[in-house]
Amino acid sequence: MAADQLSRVFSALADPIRRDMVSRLTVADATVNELAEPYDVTVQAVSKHLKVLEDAGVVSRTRQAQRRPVHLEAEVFDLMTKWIERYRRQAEERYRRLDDVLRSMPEDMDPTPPREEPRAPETGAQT
Amino acid sequence: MAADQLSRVFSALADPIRRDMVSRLTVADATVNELAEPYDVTVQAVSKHLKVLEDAGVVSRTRQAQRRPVHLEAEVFDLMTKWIERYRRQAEERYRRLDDVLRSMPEDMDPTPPREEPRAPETGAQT
DNA sequence: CCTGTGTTCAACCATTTGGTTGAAACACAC
DNA sequence: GTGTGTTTCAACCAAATGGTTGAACACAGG
Repeated sequence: MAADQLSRVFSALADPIRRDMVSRLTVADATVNELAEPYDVTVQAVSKHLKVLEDAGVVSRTRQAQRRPVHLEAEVFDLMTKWIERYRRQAEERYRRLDDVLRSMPEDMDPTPPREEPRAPETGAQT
Repeated sequence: MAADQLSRVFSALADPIRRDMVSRLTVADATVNELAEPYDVTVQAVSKHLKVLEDAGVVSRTRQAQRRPVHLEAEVFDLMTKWIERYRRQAEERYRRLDDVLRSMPEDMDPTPPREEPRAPETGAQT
């Protein structure tokens, strides 16, 4: 799908089974069979899920005899956190600016919606 | 289309266009047409993207005459951050513990990895 | 009323996804 | 070698996704 890693990571974590596998991998590395055990799907399906996680860089696999232990690569979390935090901070700052605007707005103002302005239309809508 | 919100949020942000729209919405609310302008897809496609973001709770829309301004709901970022940080912290702590284990492990040890019973009521030979 | 603007709905299409079964490949033990 | 356990490959399927076009809806302003 989307070529960039961030898209692949988000996409990989959009599946509850895959998120659960990640959560279990924070406790310990595990093999495909071990990972598959709790779920009501075939081992092949889990193998596919792991491929998705691996392609996204969320996990890596090493070889150990006939087993292929799956290991969590925690760094990708930073990638997501960076994206999220960046825009959250922007959004929060924007709300701060919006507060200022609202505070300085007279009550009897013309109700014409201020278009093009970086400001919420405010028809008594959401918080 | 997993039912839970976290899945929907991750899935919604797995698309580059949708992430870009979110990033632009941190600057200011915008209408569908405004949002569609930079992309090489039809307005209808953007409308669909917005529905995905709205169903995930990432944005909300109010009615304003015939326009439907799109507003970013920054709280969902917390949802993701919580999930991510939780497991990242677990993973980091695990690595710390693993270091201890490795330090105290004799060379001639059985190569079976020390596993800590993640959650499944395992019958396997796990420590 | 009619027209124009903004948005969504409906039908359709191609591709991807998440699952299945069955066979194959791999690494070891005997 | 033969077998046994672990993982993947291949083919297939149903459903979801992301896109299109065309029609419909909602409202503002002649």
